[in-house]
Amino acid sequence: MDEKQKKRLDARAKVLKAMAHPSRLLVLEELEKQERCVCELTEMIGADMSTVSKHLSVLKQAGLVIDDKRGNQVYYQLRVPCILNFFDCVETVLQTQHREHADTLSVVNR
Amino acid sequence: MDEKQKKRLDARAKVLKAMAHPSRLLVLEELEKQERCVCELTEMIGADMSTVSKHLSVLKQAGLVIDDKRGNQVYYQLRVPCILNFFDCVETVLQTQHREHADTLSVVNR
DNA sequence: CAGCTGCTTGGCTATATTGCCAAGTATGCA
DNA sequence: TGCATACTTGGCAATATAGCCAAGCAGCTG
Repeated sequence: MDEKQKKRLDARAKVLKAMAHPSRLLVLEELEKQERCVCELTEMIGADMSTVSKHLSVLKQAGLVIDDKRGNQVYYQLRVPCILNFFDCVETVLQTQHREHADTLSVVNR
Repeated sequence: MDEKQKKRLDARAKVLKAMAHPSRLLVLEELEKQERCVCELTEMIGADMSTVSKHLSVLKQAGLVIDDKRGNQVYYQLRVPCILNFFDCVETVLQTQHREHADTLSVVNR
């Protein structure tokens, strides 16, 4: 693994890591529909606002969302909408998983 | 966030989490080209074989790869090839990120 | 200016992840 | 049977992540 490849993989892993949390996925899905302020997202997630703020900071650092302060509130929106197309594929993983495990069992029983 | 939604998001986050490591991304990319045994992947990654074995276990648990023991060796292959299509999008995030940061700066300077 | 709301940041603890070494298991071969 | 190779697992230390509370900051509003 050379230096250039390592950098590329690190960068990609960073984006995936930012996405890899249920609360942050919820944020991404909601922002796909429409922009939202922190207080709305906080209510949806049902955690402390400081926690949600930190999640949003992670998404922002990863380049997935942008924020926009309007008066008292901060609105977040998706920066790269294609992110969510991916989940059709993730869903494929999840939906076929059960069958595969069955296969594995049948292999064991052969 | 109701129970059903939480389960769905947890499941998706788990898959993303499994992908969110540079070594595991390298594995996924290599397996997209062809199946590989643990020793080959270990050499590519350049870590201890026990470390690589644990990475592979994570990918397997997430339903991303399957393993196949042949004699002395264990071959791994991708279970869901579409996973890697996603990276075109991740790449978009990464490539446009720099410009966005410049924008952010210009906002600050306004 | 005082106080409220919306948000971020610091600090902390609990928990999870990573990676190495050492030890264990399974297969192949002399 | 004994030894080598390929791999997995346990255990450990270092590091990272998550979530809460408390404190701070910025922008409204009285």
